[in-house]
Amino acid sequence: MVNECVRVHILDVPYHADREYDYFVPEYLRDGIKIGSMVIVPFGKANRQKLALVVALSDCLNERGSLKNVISVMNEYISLDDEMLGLCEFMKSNTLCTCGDAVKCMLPTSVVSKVRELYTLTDKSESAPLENISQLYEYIKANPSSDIKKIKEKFKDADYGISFLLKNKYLKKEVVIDEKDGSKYENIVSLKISAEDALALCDSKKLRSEKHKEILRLLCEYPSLSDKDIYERTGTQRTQLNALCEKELIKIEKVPVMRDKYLSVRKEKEELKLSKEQEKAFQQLKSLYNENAPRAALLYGVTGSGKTSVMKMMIDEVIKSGKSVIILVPEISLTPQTVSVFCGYYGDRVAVIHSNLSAGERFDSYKKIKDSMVDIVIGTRSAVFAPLKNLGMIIIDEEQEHTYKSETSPKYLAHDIARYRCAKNNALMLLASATPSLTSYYKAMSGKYALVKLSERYGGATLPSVIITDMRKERALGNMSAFGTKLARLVSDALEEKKQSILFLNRRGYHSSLGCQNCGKTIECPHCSVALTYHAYKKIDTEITAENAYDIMSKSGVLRCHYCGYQTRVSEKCPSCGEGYFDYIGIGTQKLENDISLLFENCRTLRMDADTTSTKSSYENILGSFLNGEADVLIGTQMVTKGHNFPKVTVVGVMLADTMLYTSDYRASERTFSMLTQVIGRAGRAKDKGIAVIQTNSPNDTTIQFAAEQNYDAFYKNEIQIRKSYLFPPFCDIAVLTASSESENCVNECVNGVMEMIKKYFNEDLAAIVYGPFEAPIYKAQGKYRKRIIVKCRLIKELRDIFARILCESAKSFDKARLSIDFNPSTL
DNA sequence: AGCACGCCGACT
DNA sequence: GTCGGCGTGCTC
Repeated sequence: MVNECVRVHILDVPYHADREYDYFVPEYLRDGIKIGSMVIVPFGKANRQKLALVVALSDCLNERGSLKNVISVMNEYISLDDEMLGLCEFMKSNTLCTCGDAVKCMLPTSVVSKVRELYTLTDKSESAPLENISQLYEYIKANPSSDIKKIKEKFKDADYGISFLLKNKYLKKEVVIDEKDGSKYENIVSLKISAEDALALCDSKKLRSEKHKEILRLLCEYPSLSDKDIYERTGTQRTQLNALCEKELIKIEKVPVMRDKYLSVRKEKEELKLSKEQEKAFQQLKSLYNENAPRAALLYGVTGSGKTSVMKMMIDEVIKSGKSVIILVPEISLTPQTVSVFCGYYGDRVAVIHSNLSAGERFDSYKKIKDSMVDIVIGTRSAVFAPLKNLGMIIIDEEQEHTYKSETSPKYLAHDIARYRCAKNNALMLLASATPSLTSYYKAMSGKYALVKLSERYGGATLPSVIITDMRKERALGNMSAFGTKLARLVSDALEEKKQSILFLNRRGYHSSLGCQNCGKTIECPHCSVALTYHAYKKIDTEITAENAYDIMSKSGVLRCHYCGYQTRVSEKCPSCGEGYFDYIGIGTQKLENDISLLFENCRTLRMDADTTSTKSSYENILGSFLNGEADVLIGTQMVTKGHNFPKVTVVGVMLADTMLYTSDYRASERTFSMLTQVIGRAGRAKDKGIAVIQTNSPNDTTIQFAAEQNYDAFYKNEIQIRKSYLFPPFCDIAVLTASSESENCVNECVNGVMEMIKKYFNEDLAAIVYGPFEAPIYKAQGKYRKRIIVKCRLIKELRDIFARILCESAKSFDKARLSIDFNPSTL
């Protein structure tokens, strides 16, 4: 007899308990079980019911007595095929995750908790088929669509009965995903009165509740927020909002969260005209694809060279050959144009996957993909797991973006998953970028990837001219403002000519920190070792002097922690020495916006950063109104740099290019170059020639100079040399082992213990260089201390196994600290 | 992660 | 002589 026993991985167990377990399969379940099925099994002394994945079937009569029974088998939809099963194994060794973590990537949402099994009788028979289950039969007859949980509450031994009825087709099973908390609606709160009135009300004595005042102030800063946002930021509850609503000070609107919004912009398919260079690139990729073997290519095209058109042609080609495509983008909300281009083009054969989908929507698209209703999936990192059959190509757009590396377990890199899937499917992995990651370009140069280049701008557009301003000189000449002379002039000129400008500043808030004039300490978050950022909720038009600083700043804003959300008021004197007043240090996007309105008359500004884009549609709203010419200057962080065409923008300013350059990360230069290239590319996308200004304190830095010349090849040659001589990726791998705990002692014990293990297990042949242990760059975050050990090495199988062992042993030995291991993390 | 087993001190 | 503290180790 076969299939008597199954070998499973229990999902939802800690790493050191994630191994294979054998279970006995009762005869009535044997038909439905196969490799890749999900089953429910009893586990542990308490026999808690756990979901498990079947990885092998076997015959093990001899062990029968000691095995527990499988309880039930999940619906066919919730099962993995061979490719996904293999991918689980791959991820387990590639990222040191549990089998359960890997499975969660492949199945829609928390299938584990939200799946409900409902049972209804078929019309096969009038009366109960067996004496001993007649009560169960009558119960289900009286209650169609019965929940399995309720049935089990009523009937102790329901499993056997249900299986019997199912097998003999008296009963049908239905699997649904609970929609109750899959938020389809959102409560959007906004002011019903003007911001001025609201602030006046806060300062007057009419409104006494501090909580109410806080909500109003928050709403002055952010015109519309979701109720959840408000609760989170102010620590208030529904009652406070209701009270304000009754006073007619605010309004709450129930807004549906948009489904399928990208499908609304459907476009007619137009014939693409490719330039000679594009045509050549397309032919190269096409012949690579037609080799019908695992292939990888890097499409490297300068900004504006029309990579998208080549990608579209390739997608057409793959679809024509009867295969399917996955397109990955860094972040859906940052790339609405890319997404809508493909959605509009291929209509309802496309599924969009991203993190804002509700549980129900996710399950819907999962089903659609599994049933081969779609042949193109476009989405963020997690879309690389889309269960498309017959995969022909996976595209990773803007492949250098760090969002392709997952920061939570499983800490996978989308490229690695794509590579695995392409290998299994004889498919093409296509990476695309204007500034490829050093690692990918190195692989292209060394022949691992085919390199396909686009070096001309499409339609003869020219690159903007770039000016570097030395801010040290400006300051020496007495200019203390954030604007160098040239940038101020250019923005002012653009204003007069009714053109638009974009200003990029990689720091949100108003002031980045408060420093004591007496003892020099900055105010830090009590839970994290970072400086608190000053956020204003109204315009500050008085000049700040030592005398009036406290008075004005305490009334106009609060201090916030960007890591844990902690919020507090500005105190008059330094809490640490009790003496000094504060210096307000560093300029953020808020202050920049504030200053512009003082500097340029009648200048309309829009600000785009994490604070103004907290609600779902706010991002598109800001971009939309800027595109419509409702503002002259767009100020923002990273997000203003992403793929958008603003025809009227002629001036782009990088307020301070150094902030990204001087971090401890070895990729600082790479990031800065990529960032600067993208910002510069925003200027002069139409007829008018654009000008970009890079303000910096280090004008002679090679990265900044190469970026100004828009010379990726020179940058690459320089940077790869540095990586080689200092031994950094792609010339080695980096493993970061981080211990964290609320107790400093436990963290120390853990890292020291791990160091011992490393000494014990590592041998000469591994050629590993171990650094540390030392404190993480942000030693304390959200109340936890973090220490780490960094290992430069080659991640061969043997070494991965050693790391896996260390992870297991440390979980057992140091239960009060948590160790996590990240291979080649996206940030150090 | 849970949960039981077991070895030790405090208390009826 | 018994109750309950949590350190240790296992989960098919």
